[in-house]
Amino acid sequence: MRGSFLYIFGGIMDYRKTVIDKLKEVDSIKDIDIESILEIPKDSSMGDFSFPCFRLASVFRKSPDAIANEIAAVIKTDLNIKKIEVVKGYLNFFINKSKMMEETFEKIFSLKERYGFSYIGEKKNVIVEFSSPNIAKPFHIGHLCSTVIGNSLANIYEALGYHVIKVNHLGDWGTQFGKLMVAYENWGDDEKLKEEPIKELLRIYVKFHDEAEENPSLEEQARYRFKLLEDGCEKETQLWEYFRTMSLKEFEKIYRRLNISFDSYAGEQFYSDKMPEVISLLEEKGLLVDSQNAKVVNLDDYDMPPCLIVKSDGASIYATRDIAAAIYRVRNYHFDKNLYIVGTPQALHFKQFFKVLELMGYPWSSDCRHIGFGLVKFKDKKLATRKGDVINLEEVLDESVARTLDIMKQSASEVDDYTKTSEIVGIGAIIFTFLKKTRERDLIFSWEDTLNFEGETGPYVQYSYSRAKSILRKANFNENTPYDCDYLKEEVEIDLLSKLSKFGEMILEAAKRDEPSVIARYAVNISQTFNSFYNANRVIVEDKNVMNARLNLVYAFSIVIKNALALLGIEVVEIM
RNA sequence: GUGCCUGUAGCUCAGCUGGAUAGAGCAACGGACUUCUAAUCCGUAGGUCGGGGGUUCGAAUCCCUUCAGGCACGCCA
Repeated sequence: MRGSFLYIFGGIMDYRKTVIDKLKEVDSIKDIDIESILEIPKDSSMGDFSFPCFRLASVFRKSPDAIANEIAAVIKTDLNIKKIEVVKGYLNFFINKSKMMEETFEKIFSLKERYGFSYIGEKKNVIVEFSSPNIAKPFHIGHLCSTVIGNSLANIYEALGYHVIKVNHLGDWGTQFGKLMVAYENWGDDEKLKEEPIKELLRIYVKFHDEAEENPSLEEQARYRFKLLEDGCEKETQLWEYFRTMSLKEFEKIYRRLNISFDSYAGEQFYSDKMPEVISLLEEKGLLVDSQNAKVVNLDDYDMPPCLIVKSDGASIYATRDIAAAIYRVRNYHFDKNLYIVGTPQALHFKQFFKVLELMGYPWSSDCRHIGFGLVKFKDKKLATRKGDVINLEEVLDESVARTLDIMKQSASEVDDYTKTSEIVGIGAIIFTFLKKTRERDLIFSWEDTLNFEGETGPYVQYSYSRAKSILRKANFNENTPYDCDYLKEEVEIDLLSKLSKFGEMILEAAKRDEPSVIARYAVNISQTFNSFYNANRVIVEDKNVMNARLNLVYAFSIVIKNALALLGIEVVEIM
């Protein structure tokens, strides 16, 4: 597997292979698993690759230092490996930087917006199910997590050559629709529903629950109405469509602002007619047992509670719909991976339903994965509005944009379009905040960490990009400007280019861990290096050779940072 | 009660398959704009990696135990 990566990426991976090959030629250690021992040191002053000899000490009955020295004596340097050093039991390899820099430039400039991408996923399908808001309920902050993470993962898989199917598994089915119908007929206001559909639907939904406490028969009515909906009764179906259309209209507004689209909106309702098959399949395999008037799959043998398949009133439930959806997807998309971007609180549900798929005899159950994420908490109390702890997302986005505009107006930049720029930067700041931490950790949201003038934020990365572009503009840079890497002598210059060479590996790691934060952190990291570079070194200088080399470095950076942000679903601005 | 997750600097977080002095960013303090946008940069200070055992040449990382917090445990999704 690794071999094929080398092919595609070149860059640092080629050098790794060279080092491994050299070590393998050493007779005394040829049987050792060199590949797993070889590592990349933390500090570049300790080389580009390091081979710790501690484990060999007991085998050879010699000190690690002595072993390292013996190996070092045998290995010869060459065009790729410039220097080999022995330090405290480590064998440190230094690669030929100017060759590496040359190669990196070539790759970036020839591939441009496809730099870092590869083809390892070619002809493979990945389904990413994400966002999945509930009809008639507010699009809350958890959905935003799912939306932003899912979209980024979709981008990341696409960059690896996979064919990605983005599915919005709408929560458009279930007993809550029975409740809504009862509520709508009793307390609904059509005018308000047209103005602010979600708000009004939520109001009557809450009202229903309040009333139902006094009058339990409402619950029964609701269950009955949902049953009618499932049976396809016309009146109920019409109401359902009405609620769905109105809600989607409002969700679309957010998707448009986030620049996110889907390949499928097949939600729970879509699978409602596919469930009898699921139930008969389960019955055929003898998995379904009666329990308290309901039907379940017993999972005692796997230390899990049973998985409910049919409710006691005969109606469907989410597990059944998820099973139907998975079967539908494998038949229609022949997926290689089927990812569910859903909060970690639902981990058990996914474990159960994947297990049921396995018990049904589907080997592809192991290709289904739950990509969980943590909760969003608020440090800034002001963000959490009253009315039932529901946060209006539009307001969050608007506030971010407004604060961004404020900051922009204070700065000395020559922004031409404040409205457009603040929108991109403000939205980007929110997206970045959601993606920079590892998924499963809870997010503690604060405006300071999101929009701070300084720090690891979206605006910081976008600013770095716009500075780079500004320099290129001032210098009238064009792509034919020649470069000679020998004029990039500064440590920070070499460091920056070396980091740019690792972008492809970052994408691989992000996909391997289903972790967009890998890309977000990388973007911050190269931005920091870039900022150090341009603060310490002028780009536009007298010496044409130095200037051209630096301009190309700035250009290379701008390409990589733009690609990285694109993977996160964040746009760049030329001036900010 | 059972299971899962989290616990790293005052705050928010990195830390890959165990490896060389535990890294950033905020906030604090001190510096850098006649020079490519100072939403930037440079420097200082700040840590018993929750506690305790164990495995190992070597542990934030693996195992056990304990404490603290969170979440989930059939007719909601």
